[in-house]
Amino acid sequence: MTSVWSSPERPAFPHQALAVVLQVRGARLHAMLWRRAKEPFAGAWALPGGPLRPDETLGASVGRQLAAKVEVAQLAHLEQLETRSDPHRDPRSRTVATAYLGLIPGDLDPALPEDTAWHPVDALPETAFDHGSIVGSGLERLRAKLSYTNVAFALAPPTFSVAELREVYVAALGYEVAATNLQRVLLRRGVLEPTGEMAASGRAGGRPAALYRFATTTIEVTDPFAVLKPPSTRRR
Amino acid sequence: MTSVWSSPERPAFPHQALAVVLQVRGARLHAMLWRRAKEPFAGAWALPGGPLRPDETLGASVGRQLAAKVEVAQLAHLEQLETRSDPHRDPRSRTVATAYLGLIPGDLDPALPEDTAWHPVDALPETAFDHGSIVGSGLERLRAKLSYTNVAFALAPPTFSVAELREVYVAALGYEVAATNLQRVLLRRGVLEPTGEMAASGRAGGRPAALYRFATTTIEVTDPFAVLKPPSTRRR
DNA sequence: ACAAAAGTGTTATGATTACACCCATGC
DNA sequence: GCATGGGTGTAATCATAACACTTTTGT
Repeated sequence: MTSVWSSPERPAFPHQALAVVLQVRGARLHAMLWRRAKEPFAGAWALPGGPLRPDETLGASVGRQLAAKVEVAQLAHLEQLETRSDPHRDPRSRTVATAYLGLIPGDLDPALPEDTAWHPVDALPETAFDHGSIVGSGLERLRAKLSYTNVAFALAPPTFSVAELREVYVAALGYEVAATNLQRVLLRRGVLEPTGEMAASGRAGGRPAALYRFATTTIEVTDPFAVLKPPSTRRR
Repeated sequence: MTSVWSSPERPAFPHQALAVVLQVRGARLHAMLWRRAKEPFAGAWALPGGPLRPDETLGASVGRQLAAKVEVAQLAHLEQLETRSDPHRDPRSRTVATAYLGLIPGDLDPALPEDTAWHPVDALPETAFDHGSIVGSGLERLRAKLSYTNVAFALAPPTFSVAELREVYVAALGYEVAATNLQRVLLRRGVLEPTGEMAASGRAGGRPAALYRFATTTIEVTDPFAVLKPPSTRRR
C-alpha cells in the first residue's frame, strides 16, 4: 500500500505530523522550534514535523520527523494533541496537520540542528502558520495534566530533590507552588518515592535534600474524580 | 481551491470526519450508529460521518455529514476528540479519520433515517472499523468532563428537576450519584440556577420539585485546579 | 554561633459525602 | 392521616494550603 487513491468522491489531503516539544530549561518552560528559511513565513519559527507517509501512523510519523531534530529516545512522553484543518492554514495549498505533545526531561540537553532552537513559551518569536496557537494548545494540555496526572515525570530528571521538582512545576504552570505541599500531595498519592539517597548540600550550606523519583514513568491519572466521586464503598 | 495536489514528497490521504453522538434515553446513555449494508463490515454498525471535502474544515464537515442523520441544531455540544491513522483501519485503502464528540439533550427525539439507531453504550452491537474503540474514547472524554466542566447542559433538557439531572449523571457516569449532593455542588459552583418554576408533582404525590436550568450553555471549566492551586491572593 | 536550606508538625480552610430530618403534595 | 418524593440541616471526613518550627549542613 504505497499509493493512495483519490477521487472527487474521496478527495485526499496532504497531512502533516507536528510536535510541540517542551522542556524546562533554566527554570523556564521552552518549546522547540526551527527557523524557516523559505517562503512562506521565511524567518518565522515553526514546529518540527513534516508529511505523513503512506505506510506510517501519525504517531510513528511524528517520531520519525522528530528524529531529524533530536534523539527521540529522549522524549519521555508523547501524546496526540489535536488536528487542525483550516483550508487556508497553509497559504500554498491545503494541508491537514495533527499535532502531538512531546516532553523532554530537564537533565538532558539534546544536540539540535543549526536552524533549531529552544524558545521560552511565554516569549515566543514570530511563528509560522498556526503553529503559535498549537503551542498554546500544548501548554494548556500540559498544565491541565500536571494537576491530575503524573506527567511531571517526563519533565523532571530521573532523580531530584523536592526543590528541583518544584522548579519544574513552577516553570510549567507559571505560578508559585510551595515545595512543602507539593511533596506531601505527591507522596500521599504515591506519585513520588524516596530513592534513599541524598543530594550534596549546596555551596552555602543547608541541610542536604533527600532525592526522590517518580514511581511510574508512564502517564497515569492520579486524581481521578475532580468531584462527583462514586459513592464510597466502605461501611463504617 | 477545489483540488489538492499530491506528490511522492507530499502524499495525500482521504480523510473522514466522524461523530460519536451521545444522548441519554430512558436513563441509559446511547450512541448513534448506522448499520452498514455493504462490505466491508456489512451488517456491522458504524459512526456517522464521511469524507472531508476540499473546502471545509473538519468541524464543518462533521456538521454537514451529521445533518444527513439528525437535525444538527439539536447538537448542544460538539468537540474534537482524536484522529485515527492506522494504515489498515480501513481494509479497502488507507483513510485517516478525525472523530468528534457530539451531545444531544435528553428531551429531544430526533427523527433518524431507516438505517440509523441508538444503542446503549454499555451494550454496543458489532461495530465496523475502529469505531467501537472511538466510541470508548468519546465516553471517556464525556465522563472526565462531567466532573470538572458544565458539559451536562448538553445532555439535560433546558429545564429540569434535580432528580432528572441526577438521572442524566447516573446514565452518563455509570455509577450512583446522590441528588442532594449533586444539587449543592452544582449550585455552589454557579453551574445551576433555579428557574423559579416548579414541576407538577407525580401521580403518587410527593412534594413538587423546583426546576433548574444551566447558567451557561457553552462549555466551561468549573473546577479548574484539581490540585496544585495557585497560591491564594487574599491576606488575612 | 550563625546562616542557609530541607523537612516536619500543626492548624485552618474548604469542599464534599453521608445521613437524619423536615416539607409539600396526592390520595 | 399517610405514603411519596423533594429539600434542608448538620456532622463527619478528607484533602490541601499556610505557616511555624526543627533539623542538618557549611562557613
